[in-house]
Amino acid sequence: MSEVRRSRASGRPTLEQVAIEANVSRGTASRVVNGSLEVSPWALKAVQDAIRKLGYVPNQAARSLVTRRSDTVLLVVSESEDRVFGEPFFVNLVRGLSQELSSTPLQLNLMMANTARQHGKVEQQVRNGHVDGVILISLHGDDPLPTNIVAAGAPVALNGRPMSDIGAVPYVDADNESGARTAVEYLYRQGRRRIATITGPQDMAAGIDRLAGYRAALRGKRGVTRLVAAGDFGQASGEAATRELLAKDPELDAVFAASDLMAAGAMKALRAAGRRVPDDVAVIGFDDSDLARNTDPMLTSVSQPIQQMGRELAKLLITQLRDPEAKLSPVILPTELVCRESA
Amino acid sequence: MSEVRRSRASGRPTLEQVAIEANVSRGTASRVVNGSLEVSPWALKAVQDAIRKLGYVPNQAARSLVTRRSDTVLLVVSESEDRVFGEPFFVNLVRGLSQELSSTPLQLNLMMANTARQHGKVEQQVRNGHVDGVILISLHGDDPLPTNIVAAGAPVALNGRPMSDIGAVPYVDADNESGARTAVEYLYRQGRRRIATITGPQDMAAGIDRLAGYRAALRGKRGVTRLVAAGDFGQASGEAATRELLAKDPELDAVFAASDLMAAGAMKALRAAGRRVPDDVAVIGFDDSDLARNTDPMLTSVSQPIQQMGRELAKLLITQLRDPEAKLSPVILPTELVCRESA
DNA sequence: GATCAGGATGGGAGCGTTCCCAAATAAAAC
DNA sequence: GTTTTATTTGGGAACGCTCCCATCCTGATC
Repeated sequence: MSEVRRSRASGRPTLEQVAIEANVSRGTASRVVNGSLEVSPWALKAVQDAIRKLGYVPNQAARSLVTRRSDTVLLVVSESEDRVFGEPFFVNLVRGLSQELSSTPLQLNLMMANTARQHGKVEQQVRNGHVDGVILISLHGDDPLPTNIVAAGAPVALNGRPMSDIGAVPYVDADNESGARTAVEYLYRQGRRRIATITGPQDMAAGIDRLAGYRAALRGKRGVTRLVAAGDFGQASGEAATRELLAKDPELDAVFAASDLMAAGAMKALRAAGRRVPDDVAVIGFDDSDLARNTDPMLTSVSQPIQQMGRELAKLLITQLRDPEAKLSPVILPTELVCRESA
Repeated sequence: MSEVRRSRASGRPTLEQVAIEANVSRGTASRVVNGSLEVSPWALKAVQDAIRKLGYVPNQAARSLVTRRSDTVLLVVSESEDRVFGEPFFVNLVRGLSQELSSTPLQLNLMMANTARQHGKVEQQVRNGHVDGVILISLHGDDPLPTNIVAAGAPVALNGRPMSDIGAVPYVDADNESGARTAVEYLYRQGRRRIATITGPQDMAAGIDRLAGYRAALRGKRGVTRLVAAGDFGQASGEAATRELLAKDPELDAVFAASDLMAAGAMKALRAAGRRVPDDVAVIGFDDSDLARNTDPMLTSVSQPIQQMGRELAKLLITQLRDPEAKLSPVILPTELVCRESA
């Protein structure tokens, strides 16, 4: 008696059963579930009660079969360069994404895709309607993936400015240039006059922009010695670049590294060369990663609002999902110089 | 002519269209798609050609509607304690998971769930058939979530030994005790005789087991001074604990910290107290995180095979998915002492 | 009192699969 | 030549939902 009839073995109640329990039609029950307004208050309550009583949960598969939406967003991590992002990066980004997505019915799907075969899988997921939109992080060079996904019919949001300007694909990025500029200006204001920089790879927007920031900061300043050495964001490259810089100018009194890892490498090389940080040479990094709080002296670094980047990424996608015609522009988020002991 | 008739606006071909193109029935086409053997070679080829020609991709929604499977695994990150895992942890674990999953039709769904409300959402996803299985990482205390999920009808795999032994839920963990034991034995063999440890939180299995390893290593050894101070895996707690230890025994010559972060804190405190590492005091950490390679001196640490843990986690779930009755036992993976400069 | 408008409702028609059973065919056994 | 058995095949019937159209009220308007 108290036991409600259920279809099949699966204990899950269907919309039909809810409708019966509430003494309305399937149609009306559906309207309630989907928040349609054209339902009498009386029916509304009856259905809501029935839903609660039976513990009804809509079947997503049946729903997407007819709506042709999946309510799923795919997060693709294209991480062939292992250490491109400083460490808390991934977790924080995902945290921001989740936050923003949690107020929507959207699910987050995760995929690591380095190989071309896996890239194909991404497109396939778009084509078979398994995902409604795609978020790409850590793309390198000018990957054709974003364009392909758009062609397959799903909106895309990118993390990090792509190298070649892909028309309609919006992205989120930190203001790398301004972050670097602020850091270098800070060094200048501290009275440093032989300011070197260790660059990131020059085939990545972040690498390019941070170098541009360094140049912009010193533009027009007289009496400043400029020194540039190439790095690849990795610690070893920072160490090597620093040795190179010291050879070129033993008197240098400041180093701005385009990543914390390289800054850590720089400090190690400086110490090996008998320089004290920050007394002889000031060092500033970029990323404000965990690492920055764990070097000795603690590293002054440029911080990016990673979690907020995640949120903006989600917003960008949601907007496109709501209005496929929406024209979106890139979102550039401000960076901040976090002063610690190294400069 | 060359243009195939398509249903509706959506350009996606259906199984029906494939069948027509191949001159077979829908049933036969389905059998081919699902790799059934009872298909004549002739029909097999015709269907395969048709699939290729039309670019057919199965509609996952329709499929799960009837099979009642979603081919989706949910990864729940229950991360209220922010820094429980050192950073490469998350990425590496996910990498291992993806590797293992990539040979199956399983998708990976990601969810951050700290609040009870979000935990409810996990259960809901299980109940509405949106996910077939759940992987939980970073659970604290004796969360009822795993049990609830099992009750909701989906298999679960846990990362890290749960505090209260939950009957049928298998887990993957590193051999924390043996890792700690190895580290402390190493210190002993180096001639250290006043060996301290900084513990992790004692309401987490990892914290308890690592302390047990410390104790086991020194059991029965005579002439060794034992010193225990409590920490919480965080850097600050390592620093504080070290000061405390130095006060208790200014002569201590070794510290085994249950996390790299605490080890880094310890080194800072030791340096502040005028001790040299490793000359005066040897330090060993646990996790072999990025940090370990970036301290000065570089930290000797116990490494866990995180990526493999991810793979085992996936295997555990896949096995249960294949055979719901399967009785699985925990998987304990070996740890390894990575010797660097600090000990 | 008849007509009309508009909101609320009921239920049929799919959505694209898989599952299953019956039918057809081919091969083997008697 | 006939019966039995194995192998392939075809297509109806769900799966649980949303969409849409026809119907039914209720009350206002002429």
